[in-house]
Amino acid sequence: MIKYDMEKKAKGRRPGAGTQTRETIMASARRIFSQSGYDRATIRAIAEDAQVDPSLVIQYFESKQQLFEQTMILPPLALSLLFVIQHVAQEQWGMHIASALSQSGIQQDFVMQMTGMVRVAANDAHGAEMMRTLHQQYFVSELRKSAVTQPDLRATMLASLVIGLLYTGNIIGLTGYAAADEGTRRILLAHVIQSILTAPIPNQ
Amino acid sequence: MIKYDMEKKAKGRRPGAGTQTRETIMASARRIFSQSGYDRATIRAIAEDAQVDPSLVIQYFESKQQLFEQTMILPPLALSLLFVIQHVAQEQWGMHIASALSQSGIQQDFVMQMTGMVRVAANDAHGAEMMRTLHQQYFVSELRKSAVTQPDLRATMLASLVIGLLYTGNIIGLTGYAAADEGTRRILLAHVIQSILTAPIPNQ
DNA sequence: TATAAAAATCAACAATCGTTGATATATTTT
DNA sequence: AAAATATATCAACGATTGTTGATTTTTATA
Repeated sequence: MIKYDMEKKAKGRRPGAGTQTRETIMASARRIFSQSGYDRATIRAIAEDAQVDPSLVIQYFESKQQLFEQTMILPPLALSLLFVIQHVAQEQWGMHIASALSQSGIQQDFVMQMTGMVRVAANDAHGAEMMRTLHQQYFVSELRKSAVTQPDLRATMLASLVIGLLYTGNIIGLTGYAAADEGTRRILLAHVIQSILTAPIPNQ
Repeated sequence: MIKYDMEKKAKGRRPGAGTQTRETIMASARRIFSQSGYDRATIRAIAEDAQVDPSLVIQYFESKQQLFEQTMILPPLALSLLFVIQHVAQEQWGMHIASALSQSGIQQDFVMQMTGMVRVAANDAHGAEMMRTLHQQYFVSELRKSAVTQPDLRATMLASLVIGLLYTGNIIGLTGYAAADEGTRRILLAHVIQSILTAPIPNQ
């Protein structure tokens, strides 16, 4: 099913140079998917955003599902829990992680795309599976390597807080968090994360 | 547009006694909406679940949107933040609230419906507005009546945690929280809620 | 029983969506 | 210039959805 015969090199006649169309479509797809979720993001809307014919989108990506999968892959989180936990004094874990999460200036795209994933996974089983994988990679497995007790529970609690903040702030539009000044915000967030990671849980 | 003439009492001929059909449909709608969100909950699926013709659903509720609005109204949360904060020692706020939230045995329906709302609001602006209203009623306005500092910020943080736990546990299916035994779970949750409500935030 | 009205069913419409096949345009090689 | 191939457009199909109007069935009253 190879469209172009690659076996005999440079024999046939070569077509036009590559275009940026694919990347344009992917950028539009990221936007629309993130804003509208999977169901309400129509291929027609994505195509219009990219100023392209809808059928061209399918020609490039085969199907809406594959477009989503190839487009909404998240870049690695610029935050290693394991690094913080192993290289920072325990009393400052919360502050370090809160600071890293607060640097959303650079992470604008990341936040947009992550919010989009939260939107999608709310209604799509495949998106939910992607979220589970991310959680396992960046939260659970890293916390397990550390000496923290109840790593699975704490990892899930941390993920819940982060996802919840994305949800309340960017999806349902609660203003309480964004309205506070960044310093105040970070201090409270640091305290909460600190208690998630280090609150004593007696053996039973 | 009154279908039956109520002015002259008992003159016309009265039809069949009331049926339970409306309630049956509403129960099915709650189930399907909660499981599938708004978009993927089709009227046909709801009608099939209620063993009823799809058009009958519209006959009762006019439209899918009105069916959703009349069906997915949440019962009041069995938890008054204000009561806890005013009648319980500050050191035990977290434990009391965590205990109230953990009594999910009775609240099965509530959790299901609330999870459904989280699903819907992720993609539907109208659902998001309903969530904002709930948050204002049960979290923000109650916390404002208390003496806690930064009530809006703390209310949003608390809502984020609760919503995040519903999301990770019931929507994307993370096991870390449910897998821990209830005692362990409640202890950590209590600590985290405690820090959300009482962590010191210095004036600036 | 006859009848009026509610309760429920049936068939179909109009809109939207993902997707497809045919066709046109553009670009590079021979 | 001609051929070959990539790039893009166009029109339309099939499926699904919310919704509607006509019609049938059921039930209580006169």
